[in-house]
Amino acid sequence: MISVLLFEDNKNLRESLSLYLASTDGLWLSGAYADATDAVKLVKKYKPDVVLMDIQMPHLSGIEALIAIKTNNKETKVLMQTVFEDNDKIFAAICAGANGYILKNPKPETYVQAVKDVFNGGSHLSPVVATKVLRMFQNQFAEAEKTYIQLTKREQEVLKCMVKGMSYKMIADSCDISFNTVHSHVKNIYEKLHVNSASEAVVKALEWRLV
Amino acid sequence: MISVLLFEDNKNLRESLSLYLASTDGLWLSGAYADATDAVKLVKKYKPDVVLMDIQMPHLSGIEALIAIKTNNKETKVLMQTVFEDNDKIFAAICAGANGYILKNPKPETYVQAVKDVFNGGSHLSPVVATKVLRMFQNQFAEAEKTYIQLTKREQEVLKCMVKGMSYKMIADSCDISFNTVHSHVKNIYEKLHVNSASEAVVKALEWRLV
DNA sequence: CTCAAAATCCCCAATATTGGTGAGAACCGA
DNA sequence: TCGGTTCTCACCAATATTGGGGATTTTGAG
Repeated sequence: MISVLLFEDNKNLRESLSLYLASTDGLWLSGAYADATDAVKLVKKYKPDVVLMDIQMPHLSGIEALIAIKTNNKETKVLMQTVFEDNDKIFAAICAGANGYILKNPKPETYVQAVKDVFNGGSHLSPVVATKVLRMFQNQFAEAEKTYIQLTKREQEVLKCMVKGMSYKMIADSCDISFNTVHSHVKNIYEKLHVNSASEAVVKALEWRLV
Repeated sequence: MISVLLFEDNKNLRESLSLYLASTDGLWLSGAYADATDAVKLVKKYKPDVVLMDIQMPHLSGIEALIAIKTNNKETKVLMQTVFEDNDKIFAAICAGANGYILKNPKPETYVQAVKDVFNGGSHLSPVVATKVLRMFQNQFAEAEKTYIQLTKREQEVLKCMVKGMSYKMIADSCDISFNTVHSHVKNIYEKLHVNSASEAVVKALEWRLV
């Protein structure tokens, strides 16, 4: 049973959505509110699994409510919904830790699927939103045409340890291999990344998301 | 009618998926191949609306095929599918312009929905993948809850050099100070960041945007 | 099976880093 | 002017890293 708390200022949508969610098997609607001002209090009271939050709200905006909820109750999943496809809002919501972002949709099944997705630890993005996110992503990172680098499993493991700042000895211990083997892997990693120090390797690992 | 071209080396999955896609209303399967080597040629020949591409392929990897297709045929939608959830592969695929990324799924409806989403100009991400993408996004842009660390100007300068992978000697040269002074600054930096190696300092510098 | 890649381990030697202590000069705000 | 911080430099010693050779075993795909 997934408990849901709904914030939506549009009376019509709030009521019809409430009706639909409440009557869906596997969902339990803890409450539906037109104002997010008391969102944190309500979350504390009902401890919902998923909060469905409209971005446009009269007093406290959905983003502000999201931040407030995440600050006080990090594990509560928050699913943002909106009619607008505003890049700024999407960006803000993601940075604030939203677990999903859906556009208001005529098909109520979409809401249910999204709620289930985030409840199960995933994230749900509407296709349009996903496109925008991917585009933002590309704009940010695609400039450097990073050659695709193929590290072996062990090499990735070792590199991961290096990112954590571990020494050869600690890595050997952690991976349950000898010091000399770590040495070998490191040498191979350096060759593949075209670097010659741990710091450089770590930077490339982070930049290129190799770990 | 959405025409689909499938690349999947696993015979079983390829055939069952072919059957399902071909028998779905609104979809037309142009072809199904076990090898992406001729992907560009095949795309040119069939002009599919959507290419469903497995990441793991024998000769030409899915990522390489994706890049090749996008280079020659920018408007063709490419939907990546994989069993792995590797960050680097997801990252590479997105940067190469993938229109969607789905994990291999027991439910064939998922494939159809994804194909429709990307055909309609959206993007489709599996919940697990969406989570990873959002997390990468947050790591990049969101304010880390950094304890406020006050590095002096010189320390910042030295740390910057360290992020570039420079050695003490090179830093001394670059900052026009002696090797020993660099050493002093490094020691102070380590104390302030509570680390004891260059790698760790570099990671914190990047995470906390100290440079 | 066979072959190549991956993973494992070893040796040696040159450098680099780290940690400790100490100390003079320069700068800046009270 | 006083005191604190920053910046500068030095010396010593213990460790760690890097780069160069190997070599053997395991694994996995064809």
